Amino acid sequence: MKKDTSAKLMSVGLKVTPNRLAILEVFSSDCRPINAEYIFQKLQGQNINLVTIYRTLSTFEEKGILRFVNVHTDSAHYELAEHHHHHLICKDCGVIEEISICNKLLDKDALSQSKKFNFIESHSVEFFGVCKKCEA
Amino acid sequence: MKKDTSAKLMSVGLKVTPNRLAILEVFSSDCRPINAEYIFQKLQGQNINLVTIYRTLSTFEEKGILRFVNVHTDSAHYELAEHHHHHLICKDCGVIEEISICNKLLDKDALSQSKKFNFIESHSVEFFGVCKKCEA
DNA sequence: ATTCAGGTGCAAAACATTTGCATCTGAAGA
DNA sequence: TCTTCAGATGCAAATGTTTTGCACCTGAAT
Repeated sequence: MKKDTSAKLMSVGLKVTPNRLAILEVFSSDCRPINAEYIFQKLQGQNINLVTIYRTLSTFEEKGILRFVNVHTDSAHYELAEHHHHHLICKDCGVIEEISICNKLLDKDALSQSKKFNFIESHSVEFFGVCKKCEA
Repeated sequence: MKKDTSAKLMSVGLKVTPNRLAILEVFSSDCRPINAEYIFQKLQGQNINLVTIYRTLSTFEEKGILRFVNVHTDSAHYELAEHHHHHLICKDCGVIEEISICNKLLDKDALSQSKKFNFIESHSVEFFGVCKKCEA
């Protein structure tokens, strides 16, 4: 729904623009960690600049719409913050499998050991291995 | 002990060189995630090339001596694989606090949900927030 | 002492990401 | 509906990290 995405933007004080809606749409239709270049490819033909994508990703992350995901590669990957799950990543081919062991207790445990932090905003849990295909 | 580090290199089939020993020493004396540039600074005066550091980090990671750490910044950070702990990272100033909630059960949980992997080699658990200093 | 795969330095390239600046546009107010 | 302007965007260029090609060097096995 375009209404949902517009509302999401306005609720964090961002202007609703075609570029932003398009980028959010890519994230909605493709729910796995993606990078700027991928979005750029997907939006070829609708006249959007790669720089704008970088700026938008960064803005969205600040506003809590997107979450940075460590896929252990060259480029920065993001996914919708509302899709809170973790990833199993193949060191060989880079395939990503999503799992949902999200454990709120983790944050609590971590915080209880911390001396320098009062609260935790987010966490990132990624597993690395070699997938069955690459293993063969 | 230089013997330990030499042995570590040989055990994974790498030649023992002054550069590699020096790099390992930096990691031993400074046990937190560091990047190539930092090592380069530390080893100023002993005639080591930045390129060599990049190559060495990459080699060490492949061999399981180092582990890549997602500190959510520009450059790639690593730490000794044997130092297995996790990190609380400040989104503002980048300060890193180490914690030790390492939980082997995590791997088990993750694997039990996976269809594409037979085993997990390593995991990465990082927490993000704003530290007390930056909060003030 | 010889040999050679693997390690290193140097220069240059490749790549992801950021920045400066001019222009445009969403949306708030008249 | 029209005006206004902070914020959004495009373009070109810069920045910073990491990689690569190539010639030379060196550890360690024989």
